[in-house]
Amino acid sequence: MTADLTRNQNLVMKTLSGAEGPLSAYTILDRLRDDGLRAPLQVYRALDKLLEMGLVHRLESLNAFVACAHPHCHEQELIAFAICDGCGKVEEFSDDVVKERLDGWATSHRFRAAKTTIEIRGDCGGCTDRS
Amino acid sequence: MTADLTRNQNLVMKTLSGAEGPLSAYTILDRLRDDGLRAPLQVYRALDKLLEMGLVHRLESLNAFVACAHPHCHEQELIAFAICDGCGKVEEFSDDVVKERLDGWATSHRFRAAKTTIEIRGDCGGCTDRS
DNA sequence: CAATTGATGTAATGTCATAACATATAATGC
DNA sequence: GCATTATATGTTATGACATTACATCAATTG
Ligand SMILES: [Zn+2]
Ligand SMILES: [Zn+2]
Ligand SMILES: [Zn+2]
Ligand SMILES: [Zn+2]
Repeated sequence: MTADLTRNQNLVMKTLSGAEGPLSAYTILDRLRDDGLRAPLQVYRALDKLLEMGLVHRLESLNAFVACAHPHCHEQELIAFAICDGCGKVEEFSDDVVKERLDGWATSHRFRAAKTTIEIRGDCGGCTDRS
Repeated sequence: MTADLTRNQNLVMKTLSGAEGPLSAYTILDRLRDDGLRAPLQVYRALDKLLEMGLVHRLESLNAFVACAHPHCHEQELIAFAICDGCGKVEEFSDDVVKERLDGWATSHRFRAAKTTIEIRGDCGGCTDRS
């Protein structure tokens, strides 16, 4: 797996894949100090490529990054995230009706959408139970 | 209008209302230097209150703030933003079907949503014409 | 009037991201 | 082979966004 990635891309990818939730670029950097990474740009450059490839998502409301949960079918676009503020876990899902509605709005307003962000912040069931 | 706001809140609100598009907190600060504001915190504190009151929205994908376009009905609606990367203009809209679908997902996954972000980045009709 | 609450002022710090420049490596075309 | 181009990398410095900590001031309240 991930055989076509460069060294730094591979390091960042493995860090995100092994993480329990989203990580900031600087947290990724800290976890890769022992592997020789020294500067933020090394992480950001790798993240840029991984984002292009669809292997990683950026969570705008968190300024953090997460490994894609469904790396196979990342072509359907319009991915939504449910982010638990309690435990930090992220659920990734998509909804064709939501996509249809937003596409419809864009079309009727002559807006050419390039990227759509949908992020739901709140508490997951487990965290609601515990609180 | 905005009679119940404090001095700093009023300054920030007027700056955002008079702006052609979203502004960062530091840009707001720069525009209020002559009014006596000196530190970022003065702006951020005002913004926090304005966000609470629903007079201002934060655009997560931009790290910027914009005056609410419909300050009357900012109640239970799910607000979406279309942000033009060309001219910076922001359109604010809501869609009950989108809200239903996301609420449905949350309910079926026992996720208690606190705040939902929907932001569409792209190009508006005018900018598409010009390019 | 003492106590509480909320707003303000200021300095310092923390967190996230990119610019600019140098070097290295790999593929491409002649 | 060898110049050309493209891509990846390493490093330093800087820019952009946001909060912590502490002090002060004014309005409210019991
Ligand atoms: Zn994904
Ligand atoms: Zn949780
Ligand atoms: Zn609004
Ligand atoms: Zn535009």
